[in-house]
Amino acid sequence: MEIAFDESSPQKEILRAALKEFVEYGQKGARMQSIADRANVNKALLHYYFSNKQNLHREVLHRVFRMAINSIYQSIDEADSPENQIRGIIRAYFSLFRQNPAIPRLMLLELNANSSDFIEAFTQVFQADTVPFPQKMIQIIEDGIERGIFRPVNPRQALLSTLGTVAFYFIARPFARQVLSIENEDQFIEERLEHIQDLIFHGLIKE
Amino acid sequence: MEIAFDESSPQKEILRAALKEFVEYGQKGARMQSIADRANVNKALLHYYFSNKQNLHREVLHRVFRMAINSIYQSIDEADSPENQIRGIIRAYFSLFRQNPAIPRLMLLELNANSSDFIEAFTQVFQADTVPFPQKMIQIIEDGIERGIFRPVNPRQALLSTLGTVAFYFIARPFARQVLSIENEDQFIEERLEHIQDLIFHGLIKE
DNA sequence: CTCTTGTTTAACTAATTGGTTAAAATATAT
DNA sequence: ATATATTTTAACCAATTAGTTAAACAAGAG
Repeated sequence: MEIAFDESSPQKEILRAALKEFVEYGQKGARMQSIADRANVNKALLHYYFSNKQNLHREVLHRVFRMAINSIYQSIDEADSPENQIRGIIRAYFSLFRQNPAIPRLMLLELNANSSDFIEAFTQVFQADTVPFPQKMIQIIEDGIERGIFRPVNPRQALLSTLGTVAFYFIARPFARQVLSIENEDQFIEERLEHIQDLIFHGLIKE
Repeated sequence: MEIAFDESSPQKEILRAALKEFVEYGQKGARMQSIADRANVNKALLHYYFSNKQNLHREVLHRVFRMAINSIYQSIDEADSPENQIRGIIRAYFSLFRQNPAIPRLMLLELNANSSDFIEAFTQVFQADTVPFPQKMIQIIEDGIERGIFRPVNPRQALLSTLGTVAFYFIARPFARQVLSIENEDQFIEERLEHIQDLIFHGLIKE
């Protein structure tokens, strides 16, 4: 399943094509003609709908990040135990990245380029709620430590390690496929989620 | 400390400048004039030494990856226990990325772009030894499992999780700095290495 | 000092690129 | 059927870009 540009229209086709192009080449390296080719439309249509390259880029960032944060927030059940909430977040992120591998790649690409569009999109989408998502997860980890469920780890470090472990496979997927000679990728990915839950919780859970 | 272009000459300045430009914008998005500006040389000099943009890009990839793998191989002491070998690898990678944050970023950028230059550089550098590095690390993990030191984890998954945890901070550094409100980064980085060793080994060590 | 080699530069060329435009085609409303 | 609005296109323009070149400069050898 792809990014939720679920209607088929020239505008959606352009956004879908632009996402692919920006993920591969960044804003500067992306070519408008190449986006038009991928979307099977005339290049002028890109300008008709989005005015210019930067606007198109911004629109793609906003849509991608909004979708990302929406699905993560929906995964948190505050009535559940800290352990289960963390497990739920891991599952939600993993599922999101599995279905939309472009998301972590685009985010990191934009981080590399120090894109002001990224900062803007990030601020608007990821910190729109009263408690931004990363703070929410830190609170869950702190709560787990207080209750004696988790070992007294550094919550910010634990957040980084958890997110990094989840994201890394999808970020480094071509590298991983070649280096590890993965033959059945669907099976490998199922095993990956199991392994992450196992490793993270052996690393966090107080025994 | 930077990438080991340790001499100061126009050629080294160009390579250093090119690395920065390619890390930010990729090969297509990088500008030769911008590289020349960063290196404080005339643009024609880039072509004088490296012929064209693609050659310059290749040269940068080769040098970066060669340096990366050299320092990792030097960190492995086969006479040591599997646990200490893994600890050594973690330390070596962490130290390498700390000193050269461009390395993980460049690798992931090239992965995104499906660069044939990357595949070539990767093949030449990372798999030049009789036992390529990833296989070496898998062997160490398997050995640890056989000796009863490690839990019976999936070695390939464990390799991904270990490398991912180490690399992620440096890949996502601007994101992490903003999201986690890091004030004293040197201290945070010291804590990060401790945390990684702690988390990974609570996750791997059989108790 | 002179000659040769290597380095560096300003100016240039040709191709590429983002963006524009007027006209044609299509869709919609009456 | 006609008029209007929207969408789409081929062709175009100006700016940008990679790469080239002849000449000037610097370094080295004899």
